Amino acid sequence: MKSTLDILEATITNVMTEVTGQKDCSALVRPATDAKFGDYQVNGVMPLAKQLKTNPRKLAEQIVAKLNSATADKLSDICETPEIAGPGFINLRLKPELVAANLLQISKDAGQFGIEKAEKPKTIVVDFSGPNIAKQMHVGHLRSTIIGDCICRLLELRGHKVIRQNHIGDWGTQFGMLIAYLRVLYKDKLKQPDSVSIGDLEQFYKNAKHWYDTDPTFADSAREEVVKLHNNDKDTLSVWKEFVKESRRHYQPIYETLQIDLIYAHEKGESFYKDMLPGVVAELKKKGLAVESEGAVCVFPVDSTHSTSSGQTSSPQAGFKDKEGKPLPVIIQKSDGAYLYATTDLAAIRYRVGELKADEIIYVTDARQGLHFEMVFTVAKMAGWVKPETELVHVTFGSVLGEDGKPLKTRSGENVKLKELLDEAVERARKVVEDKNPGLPEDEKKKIANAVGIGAVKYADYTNNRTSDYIFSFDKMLAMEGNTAPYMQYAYARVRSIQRKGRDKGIEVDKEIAQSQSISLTEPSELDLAKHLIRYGEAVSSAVSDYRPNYLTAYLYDLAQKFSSFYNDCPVLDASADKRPTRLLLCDLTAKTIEHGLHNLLGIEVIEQM
RNA sequence: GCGCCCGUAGCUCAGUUGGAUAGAGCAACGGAUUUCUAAUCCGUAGGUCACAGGUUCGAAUCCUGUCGGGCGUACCA
Repeated sequence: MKSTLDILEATITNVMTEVTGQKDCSALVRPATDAKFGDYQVNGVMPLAKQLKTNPRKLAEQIVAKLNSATADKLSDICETPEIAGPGFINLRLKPELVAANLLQISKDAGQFGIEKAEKPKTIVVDFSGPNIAKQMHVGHLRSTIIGDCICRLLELRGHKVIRQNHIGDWGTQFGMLIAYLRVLYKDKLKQPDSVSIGDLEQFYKNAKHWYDTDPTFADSAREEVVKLHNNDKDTLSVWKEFVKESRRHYQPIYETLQIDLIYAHEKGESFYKDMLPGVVAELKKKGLAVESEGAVCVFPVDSTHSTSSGQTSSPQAGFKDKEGKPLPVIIQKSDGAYLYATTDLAAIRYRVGELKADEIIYVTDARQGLHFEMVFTVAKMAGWVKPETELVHVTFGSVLGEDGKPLKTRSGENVKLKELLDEAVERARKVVEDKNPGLPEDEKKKIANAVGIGAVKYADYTNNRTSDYIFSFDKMLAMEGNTAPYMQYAYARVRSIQRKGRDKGIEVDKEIAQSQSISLTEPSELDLAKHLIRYGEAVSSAVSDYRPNYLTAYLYDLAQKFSSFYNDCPVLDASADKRPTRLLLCDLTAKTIEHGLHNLLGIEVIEQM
């Protein structure tokens, strides 16, 4: 089912082309900026008039005349007579009958809410989360993990084939440090690696890192260990395996807590590509792209986007520069022979395009890796490892900041552990539940606290524009007022409560909804809610097309607010017989939409009772 | 130095290829409760969209410059 917005866009664009003969024009239909302008506004007439050097209002009149004529009969099924306003806007108001019909249609479109599937489903690899082995997940992993998960769910809803990839950091220099450290100080641990806990690993790693940074001799031995690991040294490898296992025991439960759809099968960490690395280097050398520089094997990418735009002849070194203005390389093999993350990322691109048949690869990592990916993407293109139509997308996000506006850290300056952060959220939510609803049974309280606490953390993140940094505040995210998880969950609980009460009173809620053939939207808040309900697909579209979950949360918050207004204005169970089925339907669809958005797309629990 | 991102109400943030009078929430103030859960709703007030130019019918949005902040910038990821 096409969204109303898409139909309007197509219909009006066609008419604009008919009227002017311009092929590349666009109606630019957008939601109205103010309810008094109707439901949608056409913004595309003014730019078109400019292009044709004609009066925009006059052009709008011609277009509206055509829209009102018999040939454009589709539009009169959807909207009231279009109105011209301001410098050349065309305002559109949906007919209540259209709203009613859509509402019925959506309520029968189980699970899909009238959301259209992609015309050409693609195979899309989404690379997200990527925790480091031997370190606990910290707040820095939160955004990649949950934003990546949401992007996957959105794409799946649109009918794409999504391949989730957890590119865990299990093969880097840090292992060299760790093992070199244990070799000197904790030989016994190396003999019994399965006895080492994640906490131990982290402490060892921290000590090793400090040592590495301050003692060149130790740094050398660490690098030797990396080489041994990379050469598949048996003993080193078996120790490594146990450490990876222990780390997995740590992060898998966190995924479950966060309702992230990542399992062992999605895990293709750095080590997965280890045997492909020599081939990557060899092929880049063979193609003449990789050269030796200062002892390392390097590719100097030529940034095509920078060199072709201005029309000037590009210098051979156009693109990436270092501090001194010299060409900046992608180092694919260090002077000691070890490989780097750029090498692994290149191998991964090859694998994803070649083996997984990816049409698009999405990387969900923080913005600081922007240059890295820009360069790696350029090298992959130079090497011909991606097709021209293959899309490589770096979906970036900002940092999580503390109340002081600086990156969130503990008092002692360490990264905040994700587990501890989530535990605290649940604990605080628990206090709120205790405060608001002390009479609930224990297990119910526990369930609610969990849903609210975890939901609050996720929702707060989703609701911020992913590209900007945001300030993490338990108080704000757990507030019942405003655009928060508890507010959304409460709105849901209230709808469900109506339905429960109805059944208690002997009203056959489901039957009444199923049998309602016609809908009467008479109250303003009914119509307002109904109009919003039929626009869920638009919200999903805008969220998925720009990979921005905050468009979805904004929609859901609007929905909850509109429902609350409706709830205040319109009795449901005590409504007259001609109104009740419509109102029950509005409630039902509100509940289902909130549940779908919150639970299915954002992975946040809804609660029947709060 | 160069590159990328950012600067919007007292605070936290939205703002969809440039569109109408820049929007929410919190905090403040004023109303609504014999309740289908008030963890709610309705209203009032609050702005030189960092600053200065430019592009045009129209700029928070695009361009140039300035100031302020963050991040990145050859063997970490």
